[in-house]
Amino acid sequence: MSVTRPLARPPRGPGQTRAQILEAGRKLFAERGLHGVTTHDIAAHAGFAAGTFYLHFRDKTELFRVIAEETIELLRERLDGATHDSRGTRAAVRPFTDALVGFAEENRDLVRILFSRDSEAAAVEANVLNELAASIAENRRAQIAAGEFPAQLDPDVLAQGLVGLLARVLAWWSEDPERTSRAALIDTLVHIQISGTHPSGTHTEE
Amino acid sequence: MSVTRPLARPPRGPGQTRAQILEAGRKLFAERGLHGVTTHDIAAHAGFAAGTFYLHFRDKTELFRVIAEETIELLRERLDGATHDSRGTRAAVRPFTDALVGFAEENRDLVRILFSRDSEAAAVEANVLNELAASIAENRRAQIAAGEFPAQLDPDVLAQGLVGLLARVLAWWSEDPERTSRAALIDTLVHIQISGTHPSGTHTEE
Amino acid sequence: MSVTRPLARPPRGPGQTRAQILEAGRKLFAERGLHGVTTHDIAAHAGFAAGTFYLHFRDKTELFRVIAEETIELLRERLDGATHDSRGTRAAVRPFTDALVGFAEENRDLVRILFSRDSEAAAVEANVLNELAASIAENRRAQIAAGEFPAQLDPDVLAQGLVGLLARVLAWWSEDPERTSRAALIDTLVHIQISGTHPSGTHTEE
Amino acid sequence: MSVTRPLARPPRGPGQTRAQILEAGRKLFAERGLHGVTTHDIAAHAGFAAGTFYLHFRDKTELFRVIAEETIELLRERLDGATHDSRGTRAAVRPFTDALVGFAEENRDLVRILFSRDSEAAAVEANVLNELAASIAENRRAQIAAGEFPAQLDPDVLAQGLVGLLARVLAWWSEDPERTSRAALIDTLVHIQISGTHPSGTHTEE
DNA sequence: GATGAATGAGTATTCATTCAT
DNA sequence: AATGAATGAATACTCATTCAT
Repeated sequence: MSVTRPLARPPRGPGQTRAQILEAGRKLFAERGLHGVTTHDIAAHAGFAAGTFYLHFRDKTELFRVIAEETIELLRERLDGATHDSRGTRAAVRPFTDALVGFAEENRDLVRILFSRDSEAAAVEANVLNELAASIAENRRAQIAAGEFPAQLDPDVLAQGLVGLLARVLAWWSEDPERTSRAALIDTLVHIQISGTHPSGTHTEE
Repeated sequence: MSVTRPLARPPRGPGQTRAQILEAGRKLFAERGLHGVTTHDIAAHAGFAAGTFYLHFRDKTELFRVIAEETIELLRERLDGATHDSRGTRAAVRPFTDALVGFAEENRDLVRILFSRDSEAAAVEANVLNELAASIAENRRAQIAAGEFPAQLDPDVLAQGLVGLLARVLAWWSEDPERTSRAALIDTLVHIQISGTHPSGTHTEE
Repeated sequence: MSVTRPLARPPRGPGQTRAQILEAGRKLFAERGLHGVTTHDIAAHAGFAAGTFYLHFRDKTELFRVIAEETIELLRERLDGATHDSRGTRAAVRPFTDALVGFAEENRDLVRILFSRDSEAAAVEANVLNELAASIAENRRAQIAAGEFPAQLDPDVLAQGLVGLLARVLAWWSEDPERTSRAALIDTLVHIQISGTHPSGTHTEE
Repeated sequence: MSVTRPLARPPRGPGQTRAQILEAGRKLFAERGLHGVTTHDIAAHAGFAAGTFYLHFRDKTELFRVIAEETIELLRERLDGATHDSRGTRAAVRPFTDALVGFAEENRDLVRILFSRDSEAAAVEANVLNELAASIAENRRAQIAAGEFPAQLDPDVLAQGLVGLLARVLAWWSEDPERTSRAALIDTLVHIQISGTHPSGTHTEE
């Protein structure tokens, strides 16, 4: 008696449910943070009953962690791809920034999750920003050792600062990309990085 | 011999209880965020029973707001005092940074509360950082209008970036001030600000 | 061997839980009033855990309202059925009274809830008695206009009085139906209504 | 240095505090019922601190009981004074009703407290209405024994009904005395009592 | 796999009552 | 007598998590 009933519900297939829960999680966590969302919300938003959530994730925290890790990986690949042959050099600044902004543009929700300093979230994820900062600091240290960078500047401060700067600007921009043009955004970020954190930084970039 | 009353109460005096609750709030909010703390925790930490909390604050949110506002005010006074005669100029950078670091040094808990981007907290306070950014952006716009600053840089991006940078560095340093010396911290922050966000920034600061 | 689950659950069926909570609510509200009962009490009495209550009702007030409305509807149908063709006439008095007493007999708990003048309850329900009084007053007014009823009597006073009379008697009787026989109850109520509130009331009813 | 400070606060003298608390209690209980009022409210309304309440009354319930008992006594005296020489006779109906309405007129708050069927209140006070009903029922029984009243009518039903009628009408009228004139109110009540609950009741009252 | 009713520990909040001052 | 800060038991309501179907 029942006919194929093409419900609004997305397709069910292997991995589909998990994917839909992940999708709902990304959206809701970005909007309301780890706490502002219940597992019921997520399941319902994904089109499933409450219990289904637990068939795919141990708990809410695990979902968050998975999303965070996926995102970190995604970002890392993107950045590595953009700067593979010039890591840490001045020439890498623009491609790096470009990749970062591109990522933010395409993954607005993820940016908000990743760059939040939600106290809960922080406890859950081994913060991306810390990793990024560590890698930047390492580069600086190498440059200082090689005499390419003023030794009196603290590489960790520089790295934390840079990371804080990028995170806040991207989170701010992701909230409303109308706030400034992509080009102006990138130019400004590149300028700051070059002049502020690269040796003998001047405004003439290339 | 049996004591019905809980404990020898902490010292009484006018406003003591409120002050103790505020103190406990600052500490616990800094450690665990708005949600990570219960009103019971706060009251107990202050040495009082649960109900006492509500004699002094309408609810948890109000306590948070009061702490945030107090802190903002404290910081504002400090920064204003340090830069009264040179706001927005290059000469103001070092005193401004010095005051900021001094504040962070003396109020480690407050810095963590203030500079958190806790999604809950954000809903409560009109984030300090936004205010700071707005004031910085305004300065930049004035400089651009006066031809003292490259027009192709976006003042909002610059301001958001600066604020993100300072907040993250201070929060990072407040977690463990052993991470770098006060002097190196200030020098590095001054360098970045001067070269990155002031006209014709070079490394020769003074 | 140890049972984590609380108890063998009561019989399941569609709507069973809700029905059991309603049942418990009727009983407990009748006994102790809206405030004298906690949601825990109700859930426990129905054989469920505290949280289950909230799966079926928004809050205690909603349960009360639902019970009150159900009851009003039940009573209204009963009274309408009994007097359909003779509303407001003298001939309607006995069937009306009979239906009312029958209702009270079969729904002792509901009667106590409905006819309570609990200050809280009053805030919740648009009191049945007020409705009943309004409808009675309207009938009187029509009779007065038609010259069938002494104009010097106030229809609202009459209506409020009648309603107060019936409510109190039924509540009193419902507490313990042994207090008087059904027949004596009805005869007495009919007598009062006929003689007191109908034109040229005498003791010879039929 | 301090001068006589004629505060809005009422006079303090022996018995004054207690009297003021009683006064506040009458007003607030009438407005919001036993539960709707806190001891803080009452004390504050009377112009005292919270603790003072307990210097004069054991607890909230006792205050309520005292008010209820005072009121019952007041009413009893009034009714007795009005009908001293004609209790239970037809001639007593008008003076009785007149006294009752007079009491309601002068003590609107008390009427609302007394005639409420608040489930809490009922538990506290030995309801006045029950006493009144008992005394009325007794009269009826005497009349029946003397052959002055139709034996087939149940005296308790009559008494409960009468009491319910009077209570509801008075509570209704006390809420807003503009609803009907004093004269119409009394005439209507007298009519109902005479015709409905007195032997051979007709409309010719005197 | 999916369901969704049920669980029950957790938390904010209220308020009658006490007692040191 | 009066004060009013403090108490802490009581209670409504939420939500992560489980499990029989």
